[in-house]
Amino acid sequence: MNTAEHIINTATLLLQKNGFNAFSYHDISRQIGIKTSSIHYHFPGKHDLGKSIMKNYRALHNSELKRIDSESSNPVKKLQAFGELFICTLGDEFRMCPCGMLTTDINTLPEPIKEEVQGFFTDSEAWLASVLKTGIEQGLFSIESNHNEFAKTLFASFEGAMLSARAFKDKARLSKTIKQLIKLIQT
Amino acid sequence: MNTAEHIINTATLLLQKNGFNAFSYHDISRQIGIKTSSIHYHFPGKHDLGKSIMKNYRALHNSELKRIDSESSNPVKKLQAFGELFICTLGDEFRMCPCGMLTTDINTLPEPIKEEVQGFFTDSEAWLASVLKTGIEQGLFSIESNHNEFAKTLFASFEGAMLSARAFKDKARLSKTIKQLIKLIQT
DNA sequence: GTTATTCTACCTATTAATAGGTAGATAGAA
DNA sequence: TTCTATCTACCTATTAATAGGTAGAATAAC
Repeated sequence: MNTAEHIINTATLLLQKNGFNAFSYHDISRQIGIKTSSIHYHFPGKHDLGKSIMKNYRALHNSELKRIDSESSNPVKKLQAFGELFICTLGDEFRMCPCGMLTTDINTLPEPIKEEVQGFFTDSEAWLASVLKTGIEQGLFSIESNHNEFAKTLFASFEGAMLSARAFKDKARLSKTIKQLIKLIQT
Repeated sequence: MNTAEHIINTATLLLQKNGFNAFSYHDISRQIGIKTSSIHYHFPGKHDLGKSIMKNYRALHNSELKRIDSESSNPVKKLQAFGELFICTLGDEFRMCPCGMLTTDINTLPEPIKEEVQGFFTDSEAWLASVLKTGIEQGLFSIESNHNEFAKTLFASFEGAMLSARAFKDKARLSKTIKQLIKLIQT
């Protein structure tokens, strides 16, 4: 792993745990044994770093979605696997999704980061929408509203459940919500 | 309005817009024309201020729930009114719920604030649970899972939808999710 | 093949700005 | 007089960011 990657990984964790405005170059510097100026060499400003964090995380997330697609074609199992992704992200340290984290900070962020955050939303929503569509066609799901619209609701709910789990340091708050929502739309 | 209230109101808005670690005593001081030291007089530390913000907001929110109870006894209408509360909070400036905002910052906050944040969750969840219970008894709602558990899911989903609306500066993302979820549980 | 040059990846040292916080003076009200 | 609320005038710590320098690898010129 090269230094730039090391910085991104460390910063991603700090973002997930504390938020964008609650970690500093010094925090990263201390953790990986490198001076703050060296971080500036790789990422001139904190906003550059923020954008790189999101770009990287988004790519990782999308490759996970591809993996799920390759492992199963059952819409119900796909939704469960998607939920598992969230549970895995939360982990034992109650890490929030970087995308959700940056959304609260969105007013203090420049346009390039916003675009990346929105991109993360739309990527996931598009994937969920296609899973829902297939599920509806196969008679597995019953949703009165449009599948594209419901995909947004589903994603937002998962993000919210992550937040809730974080507030109580209670993983069940996430897993139960995922189970409930999947159950609710099943025929 | 006295100064302490003025400070709380100003700080609440700043918290809702930018997050706890993204506003300063100076920001408040500038907005209400008072020195930062005067804010320290009313709220010795930022954490004291944070706790007061949540206490105040929680009380306000609970009185809104009482108002809803007094205005209607129909569970569906109550849920809609609850949703309206969220839409109203979001407003035209896409203000996040202070509780959701502090949840992302939770790792950087002391215990007293955490308790207040969790209290906001449990207050709302308990209210939602009782509305759901009545609705189920009246045959208006159909939820396979326990109403207490589903109340948590509902609240988390609303918070998440708020986040999503904020990310896109799109109020419909919140209102549509509220509508969809209420519709989904109706018989 | 050797020399000259440029690039990479870090360093030390410092900056201007801002953070939260404190001590002590002061003016007015109870 | 004493209390309340505010002020002036600081302090210490931290922030993101920059300047300037260096060892060593890679590349180009001769």
